[in-house]
Amino acid sequence: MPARTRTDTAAAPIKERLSRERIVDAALAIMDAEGLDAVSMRRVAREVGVEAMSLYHHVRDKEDLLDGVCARVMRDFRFPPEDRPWIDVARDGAREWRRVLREHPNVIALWADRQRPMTDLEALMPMEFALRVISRSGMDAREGVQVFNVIGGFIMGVVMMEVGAMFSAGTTSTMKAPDLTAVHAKMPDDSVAQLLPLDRLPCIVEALPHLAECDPDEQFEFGLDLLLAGIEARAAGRG
Amino acid sequence: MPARTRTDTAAAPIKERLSRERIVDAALAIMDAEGLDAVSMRRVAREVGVEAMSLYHHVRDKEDLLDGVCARVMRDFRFPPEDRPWIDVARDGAREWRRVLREHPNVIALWADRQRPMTDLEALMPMEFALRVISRSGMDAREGVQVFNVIGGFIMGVVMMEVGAMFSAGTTSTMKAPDLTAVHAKMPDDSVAQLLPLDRLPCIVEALPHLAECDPDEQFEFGLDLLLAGIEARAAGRG
DNA sequence: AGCATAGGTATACACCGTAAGCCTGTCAAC
DNA sequence: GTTGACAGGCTTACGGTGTATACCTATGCT
Repeated sequence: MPARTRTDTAAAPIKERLSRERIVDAALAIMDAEGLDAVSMRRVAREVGVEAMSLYHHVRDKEDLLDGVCARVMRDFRFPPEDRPWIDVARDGAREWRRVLREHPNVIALWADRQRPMTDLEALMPMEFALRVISRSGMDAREGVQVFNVIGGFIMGVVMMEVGAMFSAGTTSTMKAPDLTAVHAKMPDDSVAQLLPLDRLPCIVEALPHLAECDPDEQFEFGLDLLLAGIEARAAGRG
Repeated sequence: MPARTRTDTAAAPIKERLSRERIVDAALAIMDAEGLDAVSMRRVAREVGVEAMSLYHHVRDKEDLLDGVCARVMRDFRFPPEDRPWIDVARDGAREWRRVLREHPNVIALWADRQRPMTDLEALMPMEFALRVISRSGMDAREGVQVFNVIGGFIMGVVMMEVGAMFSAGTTSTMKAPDLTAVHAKMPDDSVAQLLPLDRLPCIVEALPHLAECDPDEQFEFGLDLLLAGIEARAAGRG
């Protein structure tokens, strides 16, 4: 008889013990699959086969659960090898960060409306990595922070535009003129008065096909090149 | 007797007629003052002196109301004069966009989790403006869209970092080592096991003061300069 | 005068986060 | 063994949310 570890007195396919990790994983899965709104305590509980209140033995409250989700996402960051020129490491780090964000696009919305800093060690490691790489360029800590914020903001914003399509990419791209006007007929009474006059938006109309088709990878590399080239030039001036 | 326009038969300080505009304005005011979560139908209704269900005579649903808030924010955009070199117009346009976003910082979170394109004419005018300015650089529509996305993403992301402080700026800056460890003591049981070991985060520790103090304006201009310089160089190659 | 309708209200339902309390299985100390 | 603490499930309940449905009334047109 093996040394009994926990609950095997009933010797059945007992459902695995609940844990913070299982809960966070379930929440992340729901968020990735169905969006942020779908993540409710009851929904997560159902997913792990338990009642909602049981979760509170493992997370302080929903905030804490979402903190866990953020940290969990950061843990997906795969650190590029650092035994290379700093600029190459920086470029790969930026790409990796973008990869992680695109894999869990809703985490951006999560950050955006919770607006609170990370406090988990593992979640802070990618930031530590970034600051370390930047410091190798010869910049001092103050400049390094600026560069970190500029590049970090760039990545976040570009990914947000990629996945969010807030500026009429995506869905709008499939609109012909009549569809565009139809979309605006929200309230029945102004559907006549407020047609979207496409002749007042000539540049958007001209850009429409490209808004949909443009290659996000190419776009990202384009912007990243501009930033890194400028930063390297400035750093070279120092060193 | 002046021609009666509407309801003045009772000749009292009658509460002004409800309208979509009044509702949207109230919602925006609440969002700016108390955050996105505070914007509920009942709360907005109370603010305009009405019951919640009355709002539905003027907005289709909450989604529609939030669409209105987004459009309302875009209408704050003050178009810079365009009779100048395109790069100057672009720079001022970027600054103005940042100003609007900082004035209503929660709109970023709104975009981030609704992830749907704008369909309101007035809300699209700033985008039309941006594409028009960029086109003056001589780039074709395809490149113009890339530049728009890169600069737009940059602005959005940087402002998001400024207001969000998701990477331990702001609050973390005031933490000394003991405080940082205290923060992580979420669950009572792991407070001993998981102290945040600051010696594993040397670059963050070194950066801490600068994370708080760094001038966001300077930082923004720094990144914007890099992008615009690179873009101008590329555009000059074309033209 | 009569009547349609715009625009307010009241009620109700399903879902949300979570406080409070209960119940049971496990384990350490005696 | 027996006992007591307690970790970790469950149940119930409360006040919030968005909104469907129905109702009411004052306005304005015919």
